[in-house]
Amino acid sequence: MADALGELKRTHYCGALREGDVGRPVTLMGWAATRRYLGGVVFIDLRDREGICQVVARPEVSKEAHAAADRVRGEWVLAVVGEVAKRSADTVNVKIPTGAVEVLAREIRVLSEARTPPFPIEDEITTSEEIRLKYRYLDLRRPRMQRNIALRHRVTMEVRRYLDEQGFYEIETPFLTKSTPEGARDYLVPSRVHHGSFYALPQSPQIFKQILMVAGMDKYFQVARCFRDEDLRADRQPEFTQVDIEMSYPRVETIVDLIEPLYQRLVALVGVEVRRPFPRLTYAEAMERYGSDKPDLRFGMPITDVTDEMRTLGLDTFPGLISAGARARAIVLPASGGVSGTRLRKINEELWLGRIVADARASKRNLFSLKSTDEAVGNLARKGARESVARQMLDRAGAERDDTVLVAVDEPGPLAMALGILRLEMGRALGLVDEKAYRFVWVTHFPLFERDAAGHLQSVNHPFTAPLDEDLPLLESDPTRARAQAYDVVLNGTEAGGGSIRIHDSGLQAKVFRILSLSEEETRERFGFFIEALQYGTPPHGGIALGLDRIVMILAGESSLRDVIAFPKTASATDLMSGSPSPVRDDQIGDLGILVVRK
RNA sequence: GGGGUGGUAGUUCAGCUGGUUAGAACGCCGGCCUGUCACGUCGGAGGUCGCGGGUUCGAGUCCCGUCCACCCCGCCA
Repeated sequence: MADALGELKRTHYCGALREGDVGRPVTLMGWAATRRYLGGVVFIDLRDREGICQVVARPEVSKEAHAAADRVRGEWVLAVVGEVAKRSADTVNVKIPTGAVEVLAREIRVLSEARTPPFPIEDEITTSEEIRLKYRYLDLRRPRMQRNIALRHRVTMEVRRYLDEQGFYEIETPFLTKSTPEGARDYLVPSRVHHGSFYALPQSPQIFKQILMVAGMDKYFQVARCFRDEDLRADRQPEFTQVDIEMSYPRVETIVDLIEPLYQRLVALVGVEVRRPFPRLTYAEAMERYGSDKPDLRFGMPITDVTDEMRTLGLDTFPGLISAGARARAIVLPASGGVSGTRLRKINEELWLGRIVADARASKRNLFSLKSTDEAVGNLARKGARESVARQMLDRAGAERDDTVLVAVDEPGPLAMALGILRLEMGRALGLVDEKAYRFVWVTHFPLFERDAAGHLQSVNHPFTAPLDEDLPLLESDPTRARAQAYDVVLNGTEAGGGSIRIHDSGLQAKVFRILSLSEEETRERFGFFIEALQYGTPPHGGIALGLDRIVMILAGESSLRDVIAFPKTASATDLMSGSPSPVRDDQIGDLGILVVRK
């Protein structure tokens, strides 16, 4: 039977006790992490949010406390009344912050007994995520998860503090809303009152935040939950949190100057200093040099163009490909990496034979490598290549002696993507990635539109993104070349945030809808209220959304979003603890005017 | 939608080319132990081999289907 809490009041956190507390009477509450029974004396490690401290129960101090301690099992909840005592020099535990002291128990109350947990409540566990998620309340008790959640709290609070200092209002927007133009599938909520009509959960508060600018709120932010019904990944959850920000009268520089200090402060929470300004790359530069619109700048290994060299090298296959529109680009594998030829070949084959770049239509035929040695160049010359061009290529790629230059030949799009992946894989394989670094970079000048598989123009970001002023003429003549006043913040190869200056002119907005082949009728149905709002005096405005889960994940050093979200979903969007989603009663479905089709 | 890996005790795993009673470690339960902190030590309990079907004298093992978890592609900022 459990004891009542009664008149007891906690005086300290277990993890907070230090030598300075010696002699103090304390009352602790917490979980029994471990129990060590030595016949006479019993040790209990008592754990709470702040840490662990050792409780000693001796029969000569209190017979009752000793008997209670004897009965205690793992994860029982205890109240311990006692006194902080200094440990003798030979019994100090240097592994824990409270290791210099212990609490002599005068009274131990069992507030709650506990079933044996399915896995130990400690940091280094091998338990499957399936079990961890099912017993999430136990998983969250582990110190590491407690740290992650605490860090998330501090990040969120720092965001609020900073944006408040900058004069932003925190404003909530609805969850039950209308489908927004983000392009992902919506989570839908059927209306009971209006059969056949549905709310959509917001993919982001995009339209609402713009309307708040029309409404004169001037500076808005929100720690906003967003919902997207798409397939998941380690860094993608069906519901996730964005720090959503919008302001009136900004230029791109205004947003940059707002966001960089914020990231500085967030990174400072884990004791890291990053310098401003963050480097910048245009989208075109990022694709050209890193093969990605979210380049990982924790290592070098830039991509270089060696098309001219490959064309004139004098080998058979490549000139044909190149005159057909392909380019040749290279990365350099440093000799210091010490990667064997076999290893290299294996990584290449995995990469190129469909595993990763299936879309790139690449094959071994499109690959070429050359070691930067006289011997390798000589061998190549014997096969008919022009030696001077080979040397020029090594030079152009930036190869030092004994480095290996890896050249791929393909059309620019697939080539950039494939080399980007290759660069990442090689960087990792060669251990070039500085795991402790925080490398921010802005990527700007994104294209405004792209063509989908069917060849239709689509917004790269969303249809409210403003074009660059200088590219306005391109909207009519060559829309895919028009660039946007859009920007992403990239951190260590992860997209940490993105935004744009918006269109505030309803005429320009209408033109963009026309380019996207949205009929006036469709536009009116989907965004009519928004277009109307724009006609009532819209200040120029723009903003950004920062992925809160991702920044916390990176700051916490975790590799899965699930480790920084208290109650995350599995890769198939289920909650293993509560068992959602789940069937509902027929009458609930009936109320909604919905017919369920069973497969 | 596609590909990959995995599913055997509470947990993590082993279990070969099908063949006696399915094992180990940790955890759990009991005994002993007054300075442990991964306590030690002696003993014990614990199994729908994910689920359904099939092949076979015989299936944890082979075949088919299905479910679940994780990773990746598509998709998604």
